[in-house]
Amino acid sequence: MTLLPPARKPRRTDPDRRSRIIDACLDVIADAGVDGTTHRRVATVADVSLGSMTYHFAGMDALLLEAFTRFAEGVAEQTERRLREAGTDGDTHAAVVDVILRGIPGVHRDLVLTHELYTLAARRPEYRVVTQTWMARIRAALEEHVDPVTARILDALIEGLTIHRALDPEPADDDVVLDAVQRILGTPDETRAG
Amino acid sequence: MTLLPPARKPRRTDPDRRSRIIDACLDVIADAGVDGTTHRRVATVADVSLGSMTYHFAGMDALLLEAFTRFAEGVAEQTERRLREAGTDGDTHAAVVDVILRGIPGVHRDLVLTHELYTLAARRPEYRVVTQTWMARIRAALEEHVDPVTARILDALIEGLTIHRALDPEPADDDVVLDAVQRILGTPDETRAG
Amino acid sequence: MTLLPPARKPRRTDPDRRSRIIDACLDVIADAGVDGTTHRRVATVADVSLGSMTYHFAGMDALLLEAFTRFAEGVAEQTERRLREAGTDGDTHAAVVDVILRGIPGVHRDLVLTHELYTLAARRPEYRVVTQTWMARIRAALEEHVDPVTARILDALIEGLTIHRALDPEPADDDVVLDAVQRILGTPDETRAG
Amino acid sequence: MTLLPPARKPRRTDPDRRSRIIDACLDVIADAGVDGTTHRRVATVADVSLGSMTYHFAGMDALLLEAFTRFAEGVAEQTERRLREAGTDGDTHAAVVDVILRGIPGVHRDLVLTHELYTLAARRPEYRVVTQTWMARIRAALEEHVDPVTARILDALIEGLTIHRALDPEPADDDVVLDAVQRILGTPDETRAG
DNA sequence: AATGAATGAGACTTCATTCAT
DNA sequence: AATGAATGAAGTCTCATTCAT
Repeated sequence: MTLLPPARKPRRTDPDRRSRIIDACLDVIADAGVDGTTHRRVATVADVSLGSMTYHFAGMDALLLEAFTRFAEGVAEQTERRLREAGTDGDTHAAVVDVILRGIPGVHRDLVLTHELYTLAARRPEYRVVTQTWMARIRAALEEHVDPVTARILDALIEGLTIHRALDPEPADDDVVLDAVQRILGTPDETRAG
Repeated sequence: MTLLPPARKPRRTDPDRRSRIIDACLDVIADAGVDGTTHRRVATVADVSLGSMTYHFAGMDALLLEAFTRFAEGVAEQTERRLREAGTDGDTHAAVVDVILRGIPGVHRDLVLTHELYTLAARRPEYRVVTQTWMARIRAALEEHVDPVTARILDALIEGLTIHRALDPEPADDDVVLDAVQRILGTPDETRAG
Repeated sequence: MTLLPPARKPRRTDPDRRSRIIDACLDVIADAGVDGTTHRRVATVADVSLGSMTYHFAGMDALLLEAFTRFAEGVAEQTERRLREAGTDGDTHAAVVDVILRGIPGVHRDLVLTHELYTLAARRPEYRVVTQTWMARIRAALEEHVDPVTARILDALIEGLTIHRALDPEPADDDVVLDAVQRILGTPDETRAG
Repeated sequence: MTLLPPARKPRRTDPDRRSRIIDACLDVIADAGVDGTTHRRVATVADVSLGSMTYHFAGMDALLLEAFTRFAEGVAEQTERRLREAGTDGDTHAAVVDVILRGIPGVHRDLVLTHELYTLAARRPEYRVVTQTWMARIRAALEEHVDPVTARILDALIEGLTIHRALDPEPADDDVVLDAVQRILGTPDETRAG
């Protein structure tokens, strides 16, 4: 009877190998960009053999697509939750402001991933499915509070402010964000329910 | 004795070779993405020898930086011009709407280039000076019509609507854009001059 | 559909590929100098694909270091053996003379390799550990016959005579070598045991 | 009448351009090795245009040969002078010891250049002319003090000790050097004049 | 199911050299 | 006599992918 552990190498049973690769892939993208994302690097981060990469995924593209899908779903869920929670008391203003101020790219990682995804989507339809689904979910969440046109406008505002706050060396004050939301929603009591 | 191929003679006089390379680089980025942009491809498009690439530019990074700088300057100029012209009659609404509707990524090429630039800027400070300069110019142009806070909000709205119109399979109607601008600027007669 | 060339199949089983590359590297250095030693050339001589080079070695430097280490070890072993064998009967004179006369660069290849190594060592500390280990072994072997100071002097003499015999169009007679050794060791019967 | 100097660029008259290139070449070799010595680098160090390089020298080889010739001549002269001066009082011991201890590669630059030259000479006859001339001059200088056989042995000793002192992390004491010289020359009063 | 050695394509870059000016 | 833009060859290295084990 051997007392040593199997030395960690062979790892016969490893059910979430595939899932771990996807997570590792997102980490690598955040670190090195889509274009610095290679099989080798992802395999290393996932602690998986090189051969596993092409065993589990048809190619880098397939992997990237799954990775970005997971990413977008995560962000969408989080946004939905915030809008739902902050909005239960009917305070749509606060909910939207919260999404913008503490939203997506508070974390640098998410900012980078978002842009990498947009860049891919701008060029390739496969990835546009991901962004469109994402957008649709956000809009649907907004439409539980406001009418469709307002939702569209708010959505665009969130997008623009988020990007600019991230790239801007002197990001907009919280006041500016609040002001913007008010101009679009009207004063709080005027808010229309979806 | 080796027989050399006819070998298109080196062009000794070619004053704007450097500039042509930059333009070619933008074309290649638009076509193949920053990450598909290789010396070889750019050289081919610019009709220049491979060796010329690193003769004129220290490396791909230096070239990309110059290319994106040129791109951003072009777009900024064009936006400034539109805002100035459309706004001479005091009609800020129309000017802004025009910028959004017929603006930057009316051309697909510009949409792609913009995202490629943002992605680079999200990760690397060198490129952030390009986006920051660009943003500053747009804002300054807007501030000739409206106050700084409004300029910021409008700028964000332009950004967001532009992106969404490009990624959206059913882009927002022109009406939505007009509506959005009105909410932010107030009804036309309330517009404050810069 | 592209027609691929017959493409000599990848050899899956080739256990001493790495070792073969190192040997090939030494051959190439001897032929073409460190500075003519390229991945391509070594790969060809080792009958290995170009990609194998950087798969097995982090870079040319890593390969060179291993190659020179192997070379120095080989030469040191051979010198040790000669000193040991020739010296079993207490005849240190004969042993040392033998090392010089039939020593290292009897083979031209070894002379060249030695100089290439020294040149590298003169400039770069990584390679100096190779020469230092080598020197230490020779000295230790000599110290089994003579005291440390004499060992040092003999070692220097061996070095100098070896180099000069190699570069000199009229190399020193065997007599001169014998004479030199005698001056340093004293007449045979005076030899001190280590 | 312009007060500004001609801006240092055109340099119409520059008589020792050629010589400056040779000196620069030696500096570059010392810095970067023969194999890091390129036209561009030498031109930069010599403050000379790239085109000048191939104008004045048929190729890198021709330049290297001239450079090493100049180097070897300089070192030989210096050694001759030391032997002559230190030896005027008949003290050959002191002269030789001085050459070894404060000799050639006291300066690191010279050590590196020497090895680069030896490496070239080991492989290529053109360069062997340079080393042979150098060796011949040293030997001739020694033969003004001692007989030819002793000169040969001393020469080898100088070579070996010099190299080992340079590559050795614990170089031989001055005492060891003195001891070695005495063993070869005999005690001072036994010294034979050439 | 999993591995990792092996491969060829292709990326970036540096270089010696040429030659119109 | 001197210049420097231009070039193609060649070097190092990285990569996605294959496939015997």
